Amino acid sequence: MVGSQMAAQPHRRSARELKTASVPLKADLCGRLIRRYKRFLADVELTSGKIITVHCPNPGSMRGTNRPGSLVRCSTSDNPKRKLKHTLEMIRVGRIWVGLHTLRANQIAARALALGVIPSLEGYSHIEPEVVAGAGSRLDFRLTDHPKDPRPTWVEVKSVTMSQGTTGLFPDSVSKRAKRHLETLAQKVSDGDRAILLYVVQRADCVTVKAAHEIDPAYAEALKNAASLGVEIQAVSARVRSTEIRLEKTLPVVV
DNA sequence: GCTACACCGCACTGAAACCG
DNA sequence: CGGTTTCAGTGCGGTGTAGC
Repeated sequence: MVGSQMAAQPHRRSARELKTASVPLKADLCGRLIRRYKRFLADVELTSGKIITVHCPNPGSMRGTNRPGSLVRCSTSDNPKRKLKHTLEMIRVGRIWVGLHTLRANQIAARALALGVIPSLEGYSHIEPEVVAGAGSRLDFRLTDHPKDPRPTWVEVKSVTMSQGTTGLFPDSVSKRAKRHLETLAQKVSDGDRAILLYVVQRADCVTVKAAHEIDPAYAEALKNAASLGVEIQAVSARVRSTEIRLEKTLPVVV
């Protein structure tokens, strides 16, 4: 089965180019990854030879990207409250940069929603981030005030960094939370709302997205179930550069 | 002694709560 | 009302504990 947007045309696989949406970035500190440890920490050897500890903003296992020796780029924060001045933003995998910062996926999604560049999500004039969606659960966006669709639309963004060939895979480790989000989205559909799971693939070498069944079969099952209940499963890919993350195209999701 | 499970700290963000 | 503080959230990995 293919994501609901594509369900009517399962043979159509070509990605669709999007109008421009980008998030500026200043990842001007270059180096090589020595190791990533303790979930939030990574040691990086700068080109000068100096070794620094940087904040790693990706809480996942970073499977497939957590390779010591790989080129990395970091941004610099002037927040005096931070213990670590630098943030690991991206890692070189093959010929592309892969965005590691999970928050950037939400930022690019927010920009895309605001600009209306994702065809199935344009037309909403009211966008709220981080909206409480029932008991102990928050979803990334709620869209309302659509000229033709009176339903509130809930959007949960997932950052995809792992791939196999040209297929983006999510999650990169067992994720109860991601599964719970799917269940929350399905609940919203049964309440009469519209619900979207939006994968933001922070690498430009993917042409499709699917659940990482081998890593988290329960999540893959929940995804299938959510899609069958009417949750729309969508994906966009972004090209990651040292100066910006730019949305490029929509991708089909294999459910 | 071994395995399985529970708990906690890690650094940061952003929303919520609080206070003047 | 604006500024400040608190807290939930994020999952890995190390440590502690219980049970066999």
